Amino acid sequence: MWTVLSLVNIAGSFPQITRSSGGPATRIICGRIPTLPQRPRDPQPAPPEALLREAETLVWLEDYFQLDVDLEELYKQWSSKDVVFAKFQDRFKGIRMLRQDPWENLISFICSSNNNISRITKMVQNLCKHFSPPLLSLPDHCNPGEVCTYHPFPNPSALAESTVNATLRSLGFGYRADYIQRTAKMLVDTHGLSPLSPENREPSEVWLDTLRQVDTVAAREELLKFVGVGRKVADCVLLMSMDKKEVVPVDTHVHQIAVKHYGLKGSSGKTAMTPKLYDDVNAKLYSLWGDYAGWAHSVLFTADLKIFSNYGLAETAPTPSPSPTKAMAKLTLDGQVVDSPSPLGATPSPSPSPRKRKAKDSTLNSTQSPPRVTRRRTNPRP
DNA sequence: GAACTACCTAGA
DNA sequence: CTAGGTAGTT
Repeated sequence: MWTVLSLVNIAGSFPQITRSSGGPATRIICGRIPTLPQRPRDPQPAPPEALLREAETLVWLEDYFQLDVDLEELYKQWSSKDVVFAKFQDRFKGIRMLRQDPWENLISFICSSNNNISRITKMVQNLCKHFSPPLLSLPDHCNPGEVCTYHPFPNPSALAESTVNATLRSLGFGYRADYIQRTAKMLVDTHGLSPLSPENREPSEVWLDTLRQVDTVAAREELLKFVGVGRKVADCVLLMSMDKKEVVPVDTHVHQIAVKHYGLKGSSGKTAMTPKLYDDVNAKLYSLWGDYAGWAHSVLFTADLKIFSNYGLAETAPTPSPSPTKAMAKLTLDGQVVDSPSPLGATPSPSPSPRKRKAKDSTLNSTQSPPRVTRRRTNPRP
């Protein structure tokens, strides 16, 4: 348990802790998590309250890592239907989708457009640091002797104020500053900012959670109404926060994968990601992997990342590229989660968007534990 | 509709 | 010039 907790923490080992310690780029994890390590029994029986907290923590972890999903079985199915996947399955085991907070994930992915992972990570950290009060400080495991202060992810109302735009600009958010402020304002205007839920969440956040109970097409239509949210960003949120496991966000990586391994047209050069191409890539991958296509895509997405180019390959000679350890350290910096010895880590995806409102869908059919840091998630999966 | 183009910024 | 796109115009 403790091992897992600190792992979760490392995922968000930034000066802030986001409610789900994620953000774009955090979606996978390693295969050992399913078997939660047994914590040695304390010599003296733990007080009831401590046991309760531990039980709560376990519930949270099972939800966040979606441990009810039998990943090994899925790998078998994907491998039987797709020889390409079969080829990667052993090197990239245990990659599973995280169930991230909708509001936090939405804003994080708005930051992702036309951007790179390391900058996105810094932007999200800044968002927490500048728009949300510190929650607690803990020893920084990355820098012994230092202390790390954590901030939760800000509420919608904190980002809805008109002054936020300029502030974000000054923080280097570029044109995304406007998208974030306007999207936050849209939510607050539509769903209000009070009363707060028991978990200290605003009504608009809770409303976003309810999209988990809405079908994919309808939920996507809602997400596309926000500024800065196109097809790709919407699909990422659907897959990583709305339980829409069949959705395959098509970004540059995914497109390249489709071209390289699945014979999709896409001239070697930089092909513009048109809505048509998005749908083609999407349809192809969905037909290949089926109902959990979104989960399968993240495995190949991970395999496609540069830092993993040599991952899992015979550690023979002095490998010029990063060793698994280095690769994972890098990943951690990027806000991704990885377990030690055996693999993993991965992340989400970019691409074009059909005109807003169209919403047509030709596509698939498609802390450390002591001090509890993250705010509790509310609605469990249906 | 399909096809351009502008958009912030940090890093190679 | 690219990196985990989107909005606005032709």
